[in-house]
Amino acid sequence: MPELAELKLTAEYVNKMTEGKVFHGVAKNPEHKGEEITIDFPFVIEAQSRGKELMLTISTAPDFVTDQVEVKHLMMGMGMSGHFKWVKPGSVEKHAHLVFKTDTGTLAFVDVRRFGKWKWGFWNKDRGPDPISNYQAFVKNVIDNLHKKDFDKPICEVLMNQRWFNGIGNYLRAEILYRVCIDPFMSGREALTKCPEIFEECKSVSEMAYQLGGGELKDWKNPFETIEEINQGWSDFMLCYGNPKMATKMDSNGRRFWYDPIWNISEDNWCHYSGMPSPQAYANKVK
DNA sequence: CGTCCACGTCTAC
DNA sequence: TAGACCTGGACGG
Repeated sequence: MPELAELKLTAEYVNKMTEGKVFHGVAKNPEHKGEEITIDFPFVIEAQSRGKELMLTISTAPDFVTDQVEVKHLMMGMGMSGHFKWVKPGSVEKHAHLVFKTDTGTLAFVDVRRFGKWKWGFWNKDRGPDPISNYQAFVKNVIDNLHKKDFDKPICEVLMNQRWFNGIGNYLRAEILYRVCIDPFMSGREALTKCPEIFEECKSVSEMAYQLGGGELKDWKNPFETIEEINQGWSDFMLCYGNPKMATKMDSNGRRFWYDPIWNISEDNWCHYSGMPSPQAYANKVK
């Protein structure tokens, strides 16, 4: 999806577009199989992200509070193509599947592929802390659980496990592992023990993507910058994912993993078996 | 036209 | 650990 950086930007976008606005009603596109959402009081919206989850806090609009403030949390996943868009009255947005209404426009959840989901609830307990906004808890969650079987798997796959790396997706794992000097196919436990910089990279690479306004891949568009600005910064940032000079391999989950082909050097078994950076790999990174 | 591919979960043999 | 869930863009014949 949208990964960690895009979710954070999405939350900010929602907050910016909904600030001071009073909503009255929600409509679900019948094309979408998701749950019907009914909000039968005038409300305000506030968004927050945690990894790849987005929480919309729905509460009674201040001017309409009579007895008590109602507060509900609508939890959203963006799927592969989900994003929000402010839609002015009169215009129709294709692939809008959940629409929050005001008199001056609507906030639309737009999702071409319809993998996005929503439900009333709270943060999913099966997903870890956010690597940017709750870094210490994120690191602790992994360190405290390194003995678990999940960490037997190669680090490139472990980074996709949302229980430990909430928010890291296919492009972030590639960019994170490219920036550390470690065999991406060694076990997660060994990699995280020998190379704790992986934790810092999860935060800093995600932050970099966030600063650049997120990925301009397919449907998702950063609403705050021009396409030219996005493209320049983004192509400088994307060193590995989608780069034809890199190697790729299908992981056990059927996702294409992008990595530095230096780790394919077979005559230098040292790097594969010990997991330590080969001299070539090291030289490659430092230059 | 067709086939492959895409920032992600889910659930069912 | 396959598939299922989806649309549409890129590219091949």
